[in-house]
Amino acid sequence: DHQKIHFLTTFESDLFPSSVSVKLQAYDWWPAEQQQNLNTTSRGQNNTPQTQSTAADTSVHPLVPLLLYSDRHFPSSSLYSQPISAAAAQQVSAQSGQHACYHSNSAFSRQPVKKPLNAFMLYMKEMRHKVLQEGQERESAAINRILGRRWHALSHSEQSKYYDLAQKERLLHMQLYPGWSARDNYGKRKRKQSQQISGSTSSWTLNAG
DNA sequence: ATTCCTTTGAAGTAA
DNA sequence: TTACTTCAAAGGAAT
Repeated sequence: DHQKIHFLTTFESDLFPSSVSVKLQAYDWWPAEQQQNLNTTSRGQNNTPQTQSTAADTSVHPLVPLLLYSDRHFPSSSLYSQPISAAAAQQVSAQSGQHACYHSNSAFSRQPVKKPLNAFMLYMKEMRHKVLQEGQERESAAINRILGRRWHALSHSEQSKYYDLAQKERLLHMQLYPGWSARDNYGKRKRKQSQQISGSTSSWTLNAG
C-alpha cells in the first residue's frame, strides 16, 4: 500500500535527524533516497512508486507498514493511528517518564504500551492466515503449535528475515517510547493461582496503582 | 467477562 | 551467572 509506505518515510524523516543516520544505515531495506535526505528537514512527495522502479520498492521491508499499522501497537483511538510528526514524537517522550508508559489520546482511555514483537511473533502474525486458509485447524493454540514446528523448519536465512525485523521493531519501539520498560506490564496480568502462585490469596490485587 | 491454551524469544525477577 | 517467570498475538474453549 503506497500510502502506508509514504507515511513510513515521512515519519522517519521527521523523527530521526541526521544524528542517528548511522543507525538507519544498519538496515538494508530503508530507502536509499531517504537516507540521502535525512539531513534535510523538508521533503516532497511528488514521485509515484509505480511509474518507475524506485529504491522504496526494493529496500522497504514489506512487513514494516504492517508493523506500523498494528492495531495493538497503534489503536484506532490513539494518536499513533495518525501520521506521526516530530511534535507528536516529542509529546510521547514527554509523557514517558520514570513510570509506566501509555497510549493516551484522552484522559479517559489509557492503553498500556506493549512489548515489541519478537521474531517468532512476527512470523506468526504473517503466517497465521495461511494456516487458517488450509482449514485443518481453527483454534489459535493448535495453529501456534503448527507455526512453532514450521518455524523450526525454516532455513537460517528465512528466519533471519524475522530476526532482523524484530530488531528493527525494537529500535522503533525505543524511539517511540524512550522511558518504556517491559517492567511496566510485568506481573500485571491476572492468572489463576493454581498455576504457580501458592500461599497468599490476594497477592496480585496490589497492581491497581 | 475473563482466563486458558500454545508457540518462541526478549526481558523481567530471584537465587 | 543461572534458573525460572512473564508477556507479547490469536481466538475458540473453558470458567
